[in-house]
Amino acid sequence: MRLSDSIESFIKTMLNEESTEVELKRNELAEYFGCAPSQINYVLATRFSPDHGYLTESRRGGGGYIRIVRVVESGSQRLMYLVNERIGDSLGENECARLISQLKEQRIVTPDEASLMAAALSSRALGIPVPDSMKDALRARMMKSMLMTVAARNGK
Amino acid sequence: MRLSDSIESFIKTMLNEESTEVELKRNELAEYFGCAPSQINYVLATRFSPDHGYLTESRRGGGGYIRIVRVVESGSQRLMYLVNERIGDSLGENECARLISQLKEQRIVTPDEASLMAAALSSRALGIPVPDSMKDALRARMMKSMLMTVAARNGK
DNA sequence: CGTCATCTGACTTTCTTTGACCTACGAAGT
DNA sequence: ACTTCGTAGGTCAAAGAAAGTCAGATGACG
Repeated sequence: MRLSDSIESFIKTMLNEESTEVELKRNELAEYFGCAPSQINYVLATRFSPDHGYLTESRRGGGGYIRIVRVVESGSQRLMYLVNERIGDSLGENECARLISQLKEQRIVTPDEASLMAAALSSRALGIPVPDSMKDALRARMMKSMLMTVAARNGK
Repeated sequence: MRLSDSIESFIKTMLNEESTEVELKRNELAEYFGCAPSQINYVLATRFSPDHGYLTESRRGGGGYIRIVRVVESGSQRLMYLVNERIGDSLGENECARLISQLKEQRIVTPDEASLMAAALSSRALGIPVPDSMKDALRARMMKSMLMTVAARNGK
């Protein structure tokens, strides 16, 4: 098992129990997992970014800390943000996958819908026939189109 | 016996025992068969493609893996028919819409899923960025990809 | 022999982990 | 107040670990 994954799930467990907010000591955590402290930053950057639905703040010096907050947003807020701001006219594959899995975690779409979306937008699906430069543009349009559909459904 | 065939049946055995899903390490498998790692990709591409009823996903880097999911029972002809014969490698917009509404009628997908699919495949989503000749090819691939996903869900 | 399927190896891309160095904060001394 | 020092977190680049790609070699089979 990947170290990063262990750290990720460790933090998520804390977030589930103590709900919506955790505070931790970077060095202690690194010590606990027997890794470099900067590893913690890596995990935060790759798994607790705003795209993943989290905010982090921290403080250095004596008594320093890192605080992680799980953002709670209504479904339609999130969808509007994604459609109008977050997704411009280009959306990379990994970014796309991340957004979809976050929508799933926040229960804005069902797991089945999430896999359907992922299937439609996977590079395998967009695969051969489209020149590379266009894939991201295409993904952005399709993603927005699907999100609007979800929004319409949720609205009615 | 051909190497590819050995690898193929090795994987299929795993899929029969541990049922419907395997995770493997490309390098280990290549080591085991004493071949180049890229040989594994060849086998995946030629024998475990979606057209054959399988989905694959993978991850690079430390702790990377390849996961193969068997989606279609070798008996289930209906879906393979859709995937291989009916759709082929080109799917026009009207035909596509017809197909989706059929799937809905037959309760293979929910109404919500149907609209999601329609949204992804609408000409508006595929709109400007893609040269006309490619749209149908694209639709075909996306449709198949989504169908496979639906099949994966219905199978379990 | 010609063609299609199979194999290989060199090169690329992506993800993870570590370590060296940097910056900020607080408290203790002057 | 001002300096200094110890404690924490931040940054970044380089090394490491897998998997992906693709052109060309090799082989099987009509």
